[in-house]
Amino acid sequence: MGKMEIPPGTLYMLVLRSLDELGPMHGYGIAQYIERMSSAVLAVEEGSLYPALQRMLIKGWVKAEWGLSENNRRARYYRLTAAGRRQLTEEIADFQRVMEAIVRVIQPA
Amino acid sequence: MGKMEIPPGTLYMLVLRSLDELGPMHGYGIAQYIERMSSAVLAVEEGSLYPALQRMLIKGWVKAEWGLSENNRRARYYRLTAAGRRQLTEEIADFQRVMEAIVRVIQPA
DNA sequence: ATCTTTCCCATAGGTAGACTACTGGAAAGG
DNA sequence: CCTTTCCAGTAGTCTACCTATGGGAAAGAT
Repeated sequence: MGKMEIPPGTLYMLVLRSLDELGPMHGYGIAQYIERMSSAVLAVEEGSLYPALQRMLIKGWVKAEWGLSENNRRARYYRLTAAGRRQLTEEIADFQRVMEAIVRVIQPA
Repeated sequence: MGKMEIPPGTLYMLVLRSLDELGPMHGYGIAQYIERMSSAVLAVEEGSLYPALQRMLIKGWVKAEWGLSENNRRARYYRLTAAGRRQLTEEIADFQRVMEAIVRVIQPA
């Protein structure tokens, strides 16, 4: 029915915020969290998420280590770095600023 | 300082809404309108706008005809078609739905 | 015992749409 | 004249999302 994509440019913010809320978590858990919190409006594809996590590792926003999930499976746990937390703050501020601007265009006073 | 880009996926909606509000208008006027209404937060680059207008012509969302601007210059005036108006309605609904979903992830209750 | 589902990771290739940089020209104002 | 403003467009790049695919291990079902 409706689209369930992640709007381009918002995935980093969503993942960073999820890790901020969840603490160290694996990719699958992050995707579940975003889907659940958005009432299934947003669906994070694996082919989007894992490459994004790789890029975030390179940027230094997250660190990763292998571990065991609650279900006894091999999983890579990601956690926010200080740089990742700063990035999250900045992305949220930019997001709100731009969204308010769009609303002003869409709904002229 | 802050970014002034158009978030990917929102340009069609912004242009359609501008034409809906302005009536027939040329590209330059559309860009000015979006910049003004957004308090200069959004800046539509010419290299983004004109290709987008071409795509919108092909999709049948707008029609165009050449004319003279208020400043006596040769200008191409675009106007919404019925399909364009339907597209606008749909894009605004999707936008609001997705934005609300993002907010639920970013600001858990 | 085997089958299916769920859980978890990752890459390759395609595509859309924004960007920069550039070309081109006519009108107005200095 | 020269510069600025107004107006249109294309070429090429890049980001980042997508689909499609390929693993593989644990748990539950038959």
